[in-house]
Amino acid sequence: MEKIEKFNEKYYHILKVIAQKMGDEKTLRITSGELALLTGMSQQNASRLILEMENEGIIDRKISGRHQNISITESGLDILYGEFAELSQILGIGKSTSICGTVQSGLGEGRYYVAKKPYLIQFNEKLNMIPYPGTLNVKVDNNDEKTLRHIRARKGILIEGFSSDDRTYGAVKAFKCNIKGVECALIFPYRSIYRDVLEIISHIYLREKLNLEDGDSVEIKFDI
Amino acid sequence: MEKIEKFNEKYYHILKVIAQKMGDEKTLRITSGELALLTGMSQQNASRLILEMENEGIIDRKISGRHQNISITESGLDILYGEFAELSQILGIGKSTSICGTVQSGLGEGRYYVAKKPYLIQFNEKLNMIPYPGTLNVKVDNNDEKTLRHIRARKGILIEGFSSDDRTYGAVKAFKCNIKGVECALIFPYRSIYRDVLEIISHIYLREKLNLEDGDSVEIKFDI
DNA sequence: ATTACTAGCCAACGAGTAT
DNA sequence: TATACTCGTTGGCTAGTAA
Repeated sequence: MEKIEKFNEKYYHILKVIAQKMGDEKTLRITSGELALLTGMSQQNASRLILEMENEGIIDRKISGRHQNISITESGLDILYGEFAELSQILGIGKSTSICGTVQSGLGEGRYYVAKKPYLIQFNEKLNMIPYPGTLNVKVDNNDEKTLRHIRARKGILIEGFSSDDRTYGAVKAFKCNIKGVECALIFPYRSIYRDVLEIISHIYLREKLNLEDGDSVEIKFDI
Repeated sequence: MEKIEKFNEKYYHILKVIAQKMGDEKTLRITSGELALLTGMSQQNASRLILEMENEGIIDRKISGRHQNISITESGLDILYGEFAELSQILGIGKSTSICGTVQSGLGEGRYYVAKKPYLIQFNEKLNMIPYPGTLNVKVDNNDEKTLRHIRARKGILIEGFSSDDRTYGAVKAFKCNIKGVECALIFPYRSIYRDVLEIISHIYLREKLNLEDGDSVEIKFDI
């Protein structure tokens, strides 16, 4: 059932050019002819690729009159950050990095999920950690959003999902990390869109051990 | 005359897989069938691409009996590091980094080249620096070779080449950097193979200012 | 077993053009 | 001006098979 992520070669090049041209803006007003020039293809082909990418959910378009405003969707960003992460791994660059953020209160959901037995067994086996039943929620600083996207795009450690009587629990992606020297792990739902709030687990109660309160700044260090 | 570097889409995917499978080894013994499985293409196509990449100088092959040992050439590495650098720039990741190395004596060539007027004019305009006539040579630590390849692959600041009566002087690629807070610039011949000795220029005589002698360790910091 | 030649096919392309 | 449809062509693919 798990579909193998195929590197979307067809759209990769033009997507890269769009991202480059966008710079720090969120949308880009560009004609298919300009894109054709930038990519070295024909206007017709650029137009066709744009249509296809829109259908595939890689980009969004707002057409106003004869012009189009293009933005890149989360799915499109995943392609770019995924490729970057893959190259980082292959070339062995940027193995250690860190993300800064602010402690905040979660909704208490973390505690519920983390405590499920099938997850616990895997946390123990794959992370060598029996987590304290609860997660530390950290809102990522805006400056480190890009770093988070980079980490998210990496393979990480797969914690498999499972089904209980009533419902299914999705797969989780984990990354070992540390806060002020305390070993912990960042966990994401395996399939999810980008969120700027991290959930951190550890074998101990991080808030107490590190004396953390809502609003405190923390630096989460990764060695991947 | 300057050929536009075309992103070699055709070979990129299989090259990535080869690099991944190689890991830290220098060569890889692999059959076209295995490569086909890893890339999701037919054995015949993998074989054909390998032949083409060999002809293009992207990989080297040693055929022993029925087996082949593949290695990636400098030109092949340029494709991978180039792609990584491009994505880094587009996504705005890894803007600051550093390279460590050891000071060593150059051959005195640097002094000769750097002092040429057309270079000096551009150093002043583009780097805002009238360099001391000579270069600091730094042998890069093995650990930082990958970081150097990454920087090399970036666009940098182009110092154009020129012709004098007797010969031509090639284009130079420069990167602003600093050593212990002193502004300087790393310069490469624009077209050259990988070398692990850096040439650094600065407006002052770095050896004296920083009290450097052969064998001393230095950290060169980049903000790109 | 392996590499790699040949033939045939089709997805993706450029050109022309409608809108 | 633009975007994007249709059509003819072809580069790059798979399959079969020789070496």
